[in-house]
Amino acid sequence: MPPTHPLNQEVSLSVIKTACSNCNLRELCLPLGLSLEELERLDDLVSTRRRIKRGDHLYRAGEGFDSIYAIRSGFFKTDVLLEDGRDQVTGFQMAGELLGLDGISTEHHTCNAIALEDSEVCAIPFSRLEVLSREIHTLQHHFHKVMSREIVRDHGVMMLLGTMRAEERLAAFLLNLSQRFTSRGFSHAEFYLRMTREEIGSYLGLKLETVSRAFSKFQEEGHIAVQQKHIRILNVSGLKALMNHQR
Amino acid sequence: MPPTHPLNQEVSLSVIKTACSNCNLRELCLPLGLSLEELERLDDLVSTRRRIKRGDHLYRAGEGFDSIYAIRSGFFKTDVLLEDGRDQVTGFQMAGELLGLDGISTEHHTCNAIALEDSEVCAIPFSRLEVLSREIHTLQHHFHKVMSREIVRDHGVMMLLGTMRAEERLAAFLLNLSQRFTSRGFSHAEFYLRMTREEIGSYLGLKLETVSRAFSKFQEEGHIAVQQKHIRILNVSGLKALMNHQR
DNA sequence: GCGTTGGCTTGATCCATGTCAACCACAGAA
DNA sequence: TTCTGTGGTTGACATGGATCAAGCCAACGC
Repeated sequence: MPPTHPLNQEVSLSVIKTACSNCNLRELCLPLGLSLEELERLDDLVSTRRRIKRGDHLYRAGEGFDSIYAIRSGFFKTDVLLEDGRDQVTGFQMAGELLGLDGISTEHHTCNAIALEDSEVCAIPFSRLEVLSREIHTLQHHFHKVMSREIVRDHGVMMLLGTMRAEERLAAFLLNLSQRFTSRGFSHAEFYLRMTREEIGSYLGLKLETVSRAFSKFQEEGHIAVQQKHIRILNVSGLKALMNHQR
Repeated sequence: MPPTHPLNQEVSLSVIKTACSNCNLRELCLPLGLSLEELERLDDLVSTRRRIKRGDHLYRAGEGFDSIYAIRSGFFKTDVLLEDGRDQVTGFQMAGELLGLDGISTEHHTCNAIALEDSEVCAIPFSRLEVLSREIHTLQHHFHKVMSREIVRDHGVMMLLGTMRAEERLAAFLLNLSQRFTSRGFSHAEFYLRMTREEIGSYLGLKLETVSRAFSKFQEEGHIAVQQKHIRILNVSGLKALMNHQR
């Protein structure tokens, strides 16, 4: 690298930090097995970053859609509102995951995306992603896989909501979180929940009291240790076994 | 058209009948606003048809994935099986809709697709669809919209399973079916259900007895007339009103 | 320190839906 | 025609989770 003026160097560093090619989430997010030249073109596409404060919306249902978002850091929930005021959390998203795929279909977002902690996302203009994915085949295929994975995930949630009882649902939820934290290099056994009991309940189709009781029961039975939002998983196979207590 | 030998003519007719360009479902399915030349290329892609008998599988969970399927005629359900034997119907699909999108993610199907009546589908080899959609932009965009629509639809089902009570679920289900029949040119008010009460229940997260009771209640209240699988909707707004009876 | 607030826990009670069981209706086979 | 099987309906009863209500805990501002 040629010597640079200190200020220039700082600017160039910050640019590097923003780039996909240098992002430690690149395996979870869009790019995968690209050539250097292709990575550069991707960096160019994903150049806009946005910071979202805890509690703020990344987008709202009804707003026009033009970008999908890759979460660089932080934690989000998405929820859908019915006219009568009822709402349901449709998912929790963490670093390395994508947000906004629902907006492609109508060109309007169909749910709200809300940060559960201070977060940072990369905006990916969708029409430009389509252009680029025509040229980079692996990008195209990877994107199709990501969309398909979302459909499969939703089927899993439908299964959970349609056939599982309260404790099974919570066990499945905890195991899923644990697995996702693990694949991001965090502890699989110890983590902080970013969402309230009410949000968990909404996601699982339960009332917050039921969620709370299930947490207490799991603790009594020695499967987990709960202290507010701090969770330690003591017995993974115990939790897995719980998932077969069908009615 | 040049004069042909009778046998040739018959062959040529059957080819025409198979083609996308001549399929009366073309607005619902993949192609949309394509040039003649583009339509021909699509016809070439979607050349394999398969007949599936009532009760037979189009594909099974775990099988390798290589094609998605456009339903040309008939009616399907998809379901997911848990190891412990529980299963859940994840959707009902009718003519003009696509099947198999879940398989893209892992290159294996993740659910079973079963014909609820004698049906006919067009197989669309996925890798060739990807090639063609790189070249035909409207095809690419339409396909992305279709996948996204599937995600939005699943969110709707999650909402239904997570926040609605039994009668609301069934009302939503009937209204959805009615709307889909309508958009295919069938009566919005009168149709035959292709699935059993048990399958409806599985889809809605209810037991078949609950579904049956809800049908009876709707009939008592004059919203519908039920005779086995034959349904007449007498009062659409009544059903819609039912959907706001939250707890 | 103290009070306030939001989130969490726990208990008592209720009710929607599941469960179990009997019976009915239609379709297809004999 | 009767027989048989599958799917549908209906009733009586059981129960998981919702609801209502009280109190607890930790964080934060004063």
